[in-house]
Amino acid sequence: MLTKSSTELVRQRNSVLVLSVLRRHGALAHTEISDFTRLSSATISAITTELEKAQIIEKSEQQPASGRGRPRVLLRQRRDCGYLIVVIISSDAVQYSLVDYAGKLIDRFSEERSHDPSGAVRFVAAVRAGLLRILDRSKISQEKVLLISISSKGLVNSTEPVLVWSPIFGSDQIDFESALRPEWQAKVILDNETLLVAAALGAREEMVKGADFRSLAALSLGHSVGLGIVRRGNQTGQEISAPNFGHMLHMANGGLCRCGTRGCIEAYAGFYAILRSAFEVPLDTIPAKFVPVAELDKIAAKARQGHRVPAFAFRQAGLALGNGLSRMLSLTERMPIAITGPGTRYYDLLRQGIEEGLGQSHIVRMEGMPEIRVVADEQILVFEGHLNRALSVIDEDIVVSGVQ
Amino acid sequence: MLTKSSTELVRQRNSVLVLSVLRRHGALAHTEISDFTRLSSATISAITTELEKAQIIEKSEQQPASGRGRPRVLLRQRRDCGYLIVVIISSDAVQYSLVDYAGKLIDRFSEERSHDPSGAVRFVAAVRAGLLRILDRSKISQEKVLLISISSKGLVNSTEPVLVWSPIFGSDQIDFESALRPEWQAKVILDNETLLVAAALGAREEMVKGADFRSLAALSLGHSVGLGIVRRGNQTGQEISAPNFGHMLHMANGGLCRCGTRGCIEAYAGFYAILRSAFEVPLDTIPAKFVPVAELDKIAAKARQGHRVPAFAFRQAGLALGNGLSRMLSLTERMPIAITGPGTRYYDLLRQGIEEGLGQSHIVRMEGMPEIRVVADEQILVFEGHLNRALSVIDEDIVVSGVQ
DNA sequence: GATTTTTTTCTCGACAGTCGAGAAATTTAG
DNA sequence: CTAAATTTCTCGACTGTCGAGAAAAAAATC
Repeated sequence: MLTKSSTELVRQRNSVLVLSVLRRHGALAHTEISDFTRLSSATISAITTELEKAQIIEKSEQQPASGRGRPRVLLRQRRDCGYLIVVIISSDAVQYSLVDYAGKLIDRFSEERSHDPSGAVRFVAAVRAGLLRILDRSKISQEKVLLISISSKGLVNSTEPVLVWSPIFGSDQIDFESALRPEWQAKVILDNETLLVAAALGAREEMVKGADFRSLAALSLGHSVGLGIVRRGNQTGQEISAPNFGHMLHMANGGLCRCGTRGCIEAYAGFYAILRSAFEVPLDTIPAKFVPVAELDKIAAKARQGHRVPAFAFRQAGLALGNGLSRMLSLTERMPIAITGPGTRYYDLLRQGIEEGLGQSHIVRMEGMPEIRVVADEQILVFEGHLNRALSVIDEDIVVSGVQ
Repeated sequence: MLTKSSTELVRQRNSVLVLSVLRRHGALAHTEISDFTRLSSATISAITTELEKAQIIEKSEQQPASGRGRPRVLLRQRRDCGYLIVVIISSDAVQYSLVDYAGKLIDRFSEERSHDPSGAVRFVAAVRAGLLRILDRSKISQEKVLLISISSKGLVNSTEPVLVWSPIFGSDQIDFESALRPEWQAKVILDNETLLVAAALGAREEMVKGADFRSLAALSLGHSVGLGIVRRGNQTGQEISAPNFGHMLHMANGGLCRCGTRGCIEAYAGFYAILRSAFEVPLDTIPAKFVPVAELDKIAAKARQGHRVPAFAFRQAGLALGNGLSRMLSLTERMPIAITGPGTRYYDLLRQGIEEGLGQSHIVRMEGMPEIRVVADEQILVFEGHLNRALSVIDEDIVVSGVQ
């Protein structure tokens, strides 16, 4: 549905545009902002003085003039304009990071997670305590925290910060909005972890390729299997989604998955699944909840030595991933695939299966094999994705609500 | 990538908005346009006088005043402002329709298609002749044709009017842009047929539910299998896509498909595939190119009488569709599914398989069975989708280029 | 038949935004 | 000390939207 436009909307959008180039390129002078945004110098003056009055940006210290002419006055975000807390939930720990408005990390710590399966309620309490702790350590006033950005593996509601399904809590939904609302007036957003990886990789690609960038998928391999897709929208920036890839159907009536369904991709390609087939346990046995990575390393070593059964287990995993990816490509478009997560250390064993699985589909036969690259540092990408997303959300909120 | 906004952009968008409500609701008075668009009366005056000067809309004849007060002056599109040619390519014919700017059908005819498989070049020549013929019959000047909107089954390039893969021509690509450019200066767009069905259904839904409408998938069953997905974008209207669903992998190393790959959904659910399994022909035999519907009707009759083998053929088809739909839902979100096309006449036989196939996935077990409805009149929906899309493209082009 | 009421359309002035041009500021080069 | 170079700021012109009220035109009322 189309909606009306007005001149104020123009100002809002251009203000957000100015903030976004400031974010992308760091402190900039008047002229540079004008160059990047293609807005006239007069407009930049109007917008920046407004933002300065609203205490969102500031003129930086006079730096030694380099070159002749009137020295530049650099503009940058005011660090103390607002703060962001990033919460990264992983299978064995929760990491809290406090970040200022300029994206600089101020404080960070991790807390172990108890693997109490009945602990959705206790877990929420732990997160609340963790948030209060990082706030307390920093001596920042609570109102200054504008956004809490949370990520987890699993399935996330697309409009509200509700964890719909997760590897640990299953269908015990967690609504972070209502859990944090009494204590915090900050906005709360929740994203799938692999979606953030995809977003970060997409942003990097766009830096390099510019308008040539079209789309990209990130596949995260570990105890569970995650997928994030980022695509350039028709006009409005990037569009990202995190499908329920790990639990997409690989094979009807196939192996039993942790989720209770049969034949999920994860039931072939998750760490526990690889372990299960390597030990030739029947595929309908209830799988182990957690698998020490050392255990899997042993199997991988055997496979690399040429033992047939463990090699077959990795191959089966690769096939499931390849088939699944081919289905994803059938439903979207040809795009490069970046593989991340702890499972990348077994990529040598998975590769053949993945490629064979991809090759079994019409789309790959027709358009050719998609580019596959292995990307380490999943943790860094997750954090980078958090910052990209969260800070631009903050920019928008500040302009819409703050500058009158 | 964000881009700058300006006051002229505001006018453009609001002009398009005015044209779009005029399109949706027919001839409207000044006041009504103001109500629908939420623009002030003064703005409506400014915009409509501009559009009237540009000969895009006109004041309608004074209608007998109904009620007191100053009588309304209805505004409507000028029919002769521009024309649209709709070309619907189906497996056995090509239908040409000439439509005026108000969406009224002026002329229509169909031409049989030769089933010459080597005939991609000949086919393009036939389309060019068909276009000239409908133009000639109408005595409209060629410059007045602003848009040629083409649809076909198969896979379409998302940015250019290139048919990448089709059931009839296979991978012999057809680039309609370059084929028509010398003769026509009209814009050329090409869409997958089922995408248009989805777009039309989505528009209907949006009429009823308004902002509540989220998303919808259209599944077209026939000689081939098509899928169209329509989803409400974050702001900018609807987002539609036509994935390569018929040739998504159903089962690795499965039955041989017309496309040459093994295990496509179509190799189980296309008409030829149902015929093949009903006659217990091995699944690796090269399938018949075309199957008379009467033949399939016979098989359906036997299945309804309780014969096991033909019933099993339909059940297998349903399973393939259900599994495929469940995969699509895993990659997107829960959405209603509308089934169209000639295959709907066998829905009673397919239904159980579809539901079982859906039920085998995690997503359906968790979120429940999606709503499935059967929608007849595929032809009407295709045409409706053409009009929806094409006329709004014309509106936009006219405003961007025409009104200075 | 004249006047009032009602409804719709049009017009005017106020206000918000962007832009180009040129003035002002400020440093380096000569 | 002056001229050149470079950046920032300011002013007037232009385009856009909006609210209020004038103008138009028909029905209702006296």
